[in-house]
Amino acid sequence: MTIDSKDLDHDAAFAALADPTRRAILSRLADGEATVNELAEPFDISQPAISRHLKVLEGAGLITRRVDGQRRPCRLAGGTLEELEAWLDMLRRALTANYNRLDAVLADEMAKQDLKKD
Amino acid sequence: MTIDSKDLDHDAAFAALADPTRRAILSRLADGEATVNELAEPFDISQPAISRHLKVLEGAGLITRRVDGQRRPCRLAGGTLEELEAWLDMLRRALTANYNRLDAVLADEMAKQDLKKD
DNA sequence: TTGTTATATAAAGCAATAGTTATATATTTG
DNA sequence: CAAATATATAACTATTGCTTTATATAACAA
Repeated sequence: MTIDSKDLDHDAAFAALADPTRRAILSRLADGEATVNELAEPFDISQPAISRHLKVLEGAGLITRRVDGQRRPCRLAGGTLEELEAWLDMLRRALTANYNRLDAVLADEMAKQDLKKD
Repeated sequence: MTIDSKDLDHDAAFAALADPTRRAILSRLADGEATVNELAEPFDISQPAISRHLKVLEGAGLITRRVDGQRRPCRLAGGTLEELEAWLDMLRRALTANYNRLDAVLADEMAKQDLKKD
């Protein structure tokens, strides 16, 4: 396998998060379930555009939709969110773990150069 | 102000993370500093393409570059990473905090419907 | 059943993005 | 100084993504 399927999920999820309208939708959903129209209301864009954004968010595993009569209430979804956080956390940990050593080396080199300058 | 400048940063950062090549570069950088050519080597794409990806990552605040002769060693950058994690964490917390209540309500309605069925 | 409401899909336009090749710039090395 | 190395920029193309309007579908209400 060339690309991990998890990685493809990350593709879709991060791409979904790259749009400010979609992040605003997620923020709104943090307060609880909302229907498509409720989600569309604060925005100046058309309802079909919102539907499309929701499809993207659902495809990315960031929300789920249930059926309630003619409504399709949306809610935040768990799994993907945790995976993304875990991935970012891996980077952050690596950063603090691997670069302190490097910083010391670089600082040392700087010091040597300063000495040479004299 | 209509849009928070933080939010624009998130735009750039999440968009940067949406590309698998760029995520692979970040993963590589988790092991420590690397030059442009070192970063380019594992990929089938051209060096200019890598330079462009690095520019995107730098613009997103995810890496920094220093000058070392003709090399431009890249390293992970902190701040943005933590902000993204914090944002995702906000969502995740809201999810567990606000939806348990809702789940109870929904489960309750389900139960009522089951009773009505009789 | 007819009108209305909630949402989805389709078609089309435009802007942004990632890739390419060719070339420029700066640094190192002989 | 000349050749080689490391990286950046430019110009161009192809693809993708967001938006819109128009229309379809499904549920509800009268």
